Amino acid sequence: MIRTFTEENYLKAIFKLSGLTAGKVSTNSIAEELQTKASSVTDMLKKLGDRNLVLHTRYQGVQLTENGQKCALDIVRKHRLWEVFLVDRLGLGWEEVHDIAEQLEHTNSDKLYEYLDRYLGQPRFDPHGDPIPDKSGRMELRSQISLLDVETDVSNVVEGVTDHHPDFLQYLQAIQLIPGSSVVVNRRFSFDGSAGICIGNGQEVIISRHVAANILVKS
Amino acid sequence: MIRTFTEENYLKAIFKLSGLTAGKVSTNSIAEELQTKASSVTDMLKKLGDRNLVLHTRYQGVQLTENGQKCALDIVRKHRLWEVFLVDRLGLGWEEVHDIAEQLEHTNSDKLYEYLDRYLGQPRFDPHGDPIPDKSGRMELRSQISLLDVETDVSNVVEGVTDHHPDFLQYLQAIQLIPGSSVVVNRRFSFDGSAGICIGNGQEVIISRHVAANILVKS
DNA sequence: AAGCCATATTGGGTAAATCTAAAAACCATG
DNA sequence: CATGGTTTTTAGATTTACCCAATATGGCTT
Repeated sequence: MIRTFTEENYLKAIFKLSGLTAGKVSTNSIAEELQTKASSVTDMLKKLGDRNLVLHTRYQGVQLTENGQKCALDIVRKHRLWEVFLVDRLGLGWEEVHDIAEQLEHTNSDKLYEYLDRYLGQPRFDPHGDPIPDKSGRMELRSQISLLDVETDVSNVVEGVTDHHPDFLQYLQAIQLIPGSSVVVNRRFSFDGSAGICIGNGQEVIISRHVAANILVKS
Repeated sequence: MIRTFTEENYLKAIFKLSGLTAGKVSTNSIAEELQTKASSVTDMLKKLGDRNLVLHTRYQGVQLTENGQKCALDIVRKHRLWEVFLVDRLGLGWEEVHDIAEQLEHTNSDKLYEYLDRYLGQPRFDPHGDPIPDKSGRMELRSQISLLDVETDVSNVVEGVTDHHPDFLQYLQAIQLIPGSSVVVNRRFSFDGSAGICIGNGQEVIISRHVAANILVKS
């Protein structure tokens, strides 16, 4: 099953978006995710449909077939393994590895990933806390909630981050609000959704609603 | 300077071929190297010419400009660093890493290669004995001769291999005629160029002319 | 139920990289 | 120096992944 670079990116985008909306994915959302136009997306969906990777009903949205899901998980696996390599082995910052892994993930070779996985100690989570699928696509699911929804005055452990933009991650790094950190929400400001929190044993800091919404802790 | 995947492959091919013939490279040789047709090559040479990466005179062959040389060396550097990683760190066999490195080498990120180079201990040679250019394109040149040309009954140390086909490398691995091995040529058979050699402290084995021609030792 | 609007698709075109087939240039040799 | 053979280039098509503009669809409102 040979897939082009572009096809892989579409599958990955559809996979990501179906996780968010838990259903059919719209043409426009894919176009935005991939920074392209809706008409291009329609073209590609037809092609992926012919290849039995997606189920596309005209005007109704698209979803991955079992086959497509498998391909998408494979790409996600590769991406996340590379992220672990870049951060844990090469020592790059977690905020700068996404774009590099995006290039590396299109490298094909079963044996490469078998060995890379072993070399990295078969990690189950990447540096952002996202689970890494195994060879057959299975991955550990954790029930998580964002800092928007946790109880106040209770200690939580950061497990993951949903926004992966470099700037955002850099900010989190600076205030040490990263996977593994413990965090307590002291109070919320209802007018804009921001919150006062303590990270580790530190002083209280104020985080915006966006930050709170994008930090996941065990629920 | 953004280069496409394909452009990079052309530059690499031209670089490789100019090393062999030490002058202008013919359209047909590039076509053969890249498993494509001469007409496609002509098209691309025109494009690379416009970009100031090659100097192409109609019907006369092509050579890299200084700029093109720099790009080619950069790709070679990336390829060879990945080969070191795959063999030394992941433990893949030297005979199977070429195709994987061929994919990985198109990944761009200055920082990635800076860190990878450091992580690998700034290696100066890849697993096949080929020198790795540094960031500015400089690499260690060694004066080498093939087993076709060495004196008989004198001990030599294998430094490199010129044919990189998996089958060939697998054979060399099997008889342990690999970089670092010591080798003595006992006698030559003039009718077909084959030779009797001893590897390490082993028994005499007979190698074909092709094998002898593709093993390099210090001269 | 009719109209409107956001969303999606079609149709027609472009650019990159390829191909085949035909023409042009080079070169070797009688 | 003409002629044949090889090499290289051109010309014209194809494929993939885009785009824009125009059209179609479905859902929401009134």
